[in-house]
Amino acid sequence: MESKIAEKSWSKEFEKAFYEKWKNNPLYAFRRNSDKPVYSIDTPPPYVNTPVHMGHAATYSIMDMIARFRRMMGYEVLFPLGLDRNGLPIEMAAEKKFKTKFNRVSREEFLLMCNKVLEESSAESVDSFMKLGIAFNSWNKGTGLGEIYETDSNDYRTLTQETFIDLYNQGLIYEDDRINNYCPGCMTTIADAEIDYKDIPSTFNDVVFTVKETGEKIIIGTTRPELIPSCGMVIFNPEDKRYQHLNGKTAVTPLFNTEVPIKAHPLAEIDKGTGLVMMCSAGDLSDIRFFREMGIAPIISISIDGTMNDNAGFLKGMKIKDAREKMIQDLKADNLLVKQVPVTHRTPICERSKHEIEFISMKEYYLKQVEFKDKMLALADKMNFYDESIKQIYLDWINSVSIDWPISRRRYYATEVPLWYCNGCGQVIVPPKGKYYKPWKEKPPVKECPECHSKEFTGDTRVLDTWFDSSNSPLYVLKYSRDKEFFEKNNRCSLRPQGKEIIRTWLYYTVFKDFLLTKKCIFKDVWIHHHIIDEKGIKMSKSLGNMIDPHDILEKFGAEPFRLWCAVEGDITKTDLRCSYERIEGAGKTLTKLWNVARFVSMFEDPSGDVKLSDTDKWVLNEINELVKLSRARYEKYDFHTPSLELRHFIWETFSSHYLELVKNRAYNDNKLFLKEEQNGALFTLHYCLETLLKLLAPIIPFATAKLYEEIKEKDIHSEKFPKVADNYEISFKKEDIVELNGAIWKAKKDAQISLKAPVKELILSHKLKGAEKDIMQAHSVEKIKFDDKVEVKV
RNA sequence: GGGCCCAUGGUCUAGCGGUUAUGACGUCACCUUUACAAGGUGGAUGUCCCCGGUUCGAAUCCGGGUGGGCCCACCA
Repeated sequence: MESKIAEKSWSKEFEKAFYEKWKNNPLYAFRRNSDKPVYSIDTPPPYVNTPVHMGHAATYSIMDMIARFRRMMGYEVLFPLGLDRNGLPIEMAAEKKFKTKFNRVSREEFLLMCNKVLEESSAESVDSFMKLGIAFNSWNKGTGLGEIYETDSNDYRTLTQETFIDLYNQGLIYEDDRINNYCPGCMTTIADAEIDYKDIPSTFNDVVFTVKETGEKIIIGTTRPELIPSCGMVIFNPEDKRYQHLNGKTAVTPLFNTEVPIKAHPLAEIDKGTGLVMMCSAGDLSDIRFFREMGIAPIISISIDGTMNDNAGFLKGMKIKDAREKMIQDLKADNLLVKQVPVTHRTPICERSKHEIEFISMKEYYLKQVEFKDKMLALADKMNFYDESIKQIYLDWINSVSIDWPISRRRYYATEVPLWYCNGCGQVIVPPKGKYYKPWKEKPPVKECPECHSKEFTGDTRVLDTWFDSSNSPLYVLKYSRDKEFFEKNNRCSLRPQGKEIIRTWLYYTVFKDFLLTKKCIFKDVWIHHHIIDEKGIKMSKSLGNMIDPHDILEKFGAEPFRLWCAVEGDITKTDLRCSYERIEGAGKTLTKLWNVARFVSMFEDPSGDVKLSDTDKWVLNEINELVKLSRARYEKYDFHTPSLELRHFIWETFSSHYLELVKNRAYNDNKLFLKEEQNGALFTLHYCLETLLKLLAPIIPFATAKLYEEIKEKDIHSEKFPKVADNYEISFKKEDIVELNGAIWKAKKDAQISLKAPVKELILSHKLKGAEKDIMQAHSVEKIKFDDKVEVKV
């Protein structure tokens, strides 16, 4: 007998024809006027100037499983691809490529360099997604529903500016002169979320201060002696017995001879250093909070370019590190430095450029967020977190928010702050919404100032934080303010899939900002993934040389073994997944098995005449029905792991080893030992199980299932409905009974060293299996059969 | 310093109050059995991290350790 399927196994070569077909498949396009319910996914826009890495490959594949499942469940699925092109990474790439700094060339020139970098970043990542079989709505760039969008497009930036204008007009954005995290490398203020910490070796210097009232010499330990001119207070712990007499007195700083109060404050720890701390208005965040608390005017001695300013007296003009050296030398010369101890100091550094953070005062725009903390906590309950345990990270972050969100940046390749200022009276000119504004080079939308009638204006030169852009992604994909009718019907996004590490940024800022704009919780479900790590459990990194490139995987094995591996290997919402070539290749064996199961089944026609099901048929139909039940329930909860393991087990064990072996003879029916309708029972069941199995697997392995379904049914499996749960048949035995019986027979023949085809002289088995008697006799060449309460095989 | 997560044969993993502790990869022996040698059958490999507790009974629940990871944090 000939199988419909000629090829002996699944090959990655089959994939190409499919992704080229899918590229323009209207099945995956988003139909705005469809009457199906909408399921919308706020796909994370990957950064364009780095190729797709293992984490992307795995998580987008799982997102695709989600999208494909929902599509089969009858939803109109909005699954667009976005491309992130804004912000620092592009600027840094441009700086590297053209060996310059953004502030060394004109803004105009620098933006051209950024564009150059972006042009060359090409469509590589888009191509990778296609090869992975991701069924995005569209592969064309555009502004329509479901089309590929770019975060630096005029349309996207227009929306970002619209949200700024709305929030500004609501009075939620204000400009304030405040101490900020400042990165001397990026030359811009950065948000708390952009700070990293690193242990940097430093020196603890014991410096001599004088008590003005008594002339007593007191010793203060500091790692930042150059900040002595910024010292605003000296503190000791209220419990510290050594210093009680200093309370209320005045300390005189060395070399600068400024007078500062001495007070007790719990911030000082008794055991640390000498127990006395000099509080400077530029040390780190704790100092800043302290100054705010105590209401002391900060003395800023570091300027924007990272050098000391007028307040630093004789240190003026020096770089911070030089100033520190100079201070140490001068203190030594005057015998004011009594001890130096090397320490490692946990230092705040810039997440991107790795420079040590300085704290300086600048004018910045802020979006009010502190006053919304309670609302944000309440809103968290409106979202379902997958996995639920991850919610804690989100709540912890909300609870820890202590200052408003600084949203302006002093960089170039980002969305401009859409404001002008009147040169006459300083009046802020807020433009109307609906256009992309570049105030640094454009004229304002008004001819003269409404206040003072001046005709001269200055455009704002700052840009917005990249998270201010990113936080409108669900609004953008749902066409908020672009397609009012659509957004009204779909004003919440079904799913935000994203990484665990950006909960405090992308997730928090999106929920927060979109709440301010829409008064709703923008997401219904949030799917948070952990990471792909190497086979030893270590983070993949270029420097360690343990990277696995998904392009290699695609080259070697194709998308399918990888996609199956993604599902089978573990639940990425609960734990990191360890990745190795070996295990991905191993996952591919299941594809071969599935392929051969399909080849076998397709040797037979799906019967059209009378069908009589034996208990064996009913049993396996119940088994597959349980899989339908499980898959539906778990896929619904974004769990592809549990069903994929069960499906794999079904393919290898339940279906192949047990059912198939039992009914082979009936399916062939060469000796006409079975009635036609009995044979049909096997054929029907074989086809039914295979088709159902393929449909259950279609979201996970879309290529192989499509190929097989096409061969067998001449239809596109991805247009099919997901199988429904049926009623189970009444039968008297369970899987365990079958497994036990077959195992016993195989073992008996093996022990007797006879062929599996050799006859069983006598078989004693449980009454329960009576309904499968004929299948069992034929499968194992049983000559005589008896029913009892035990299993016994005589060969 | 705080929070969260993890610890099961060589490696990875399931189980989450009663199992002869699941499966995968690897490994060993045997076998061409009309879908599949990218196969089949069978085997070996485990103080389920440690110490206590709850319980008739713990890999599973609780407490405390130890080791590892991630995130957060206000230290001079």
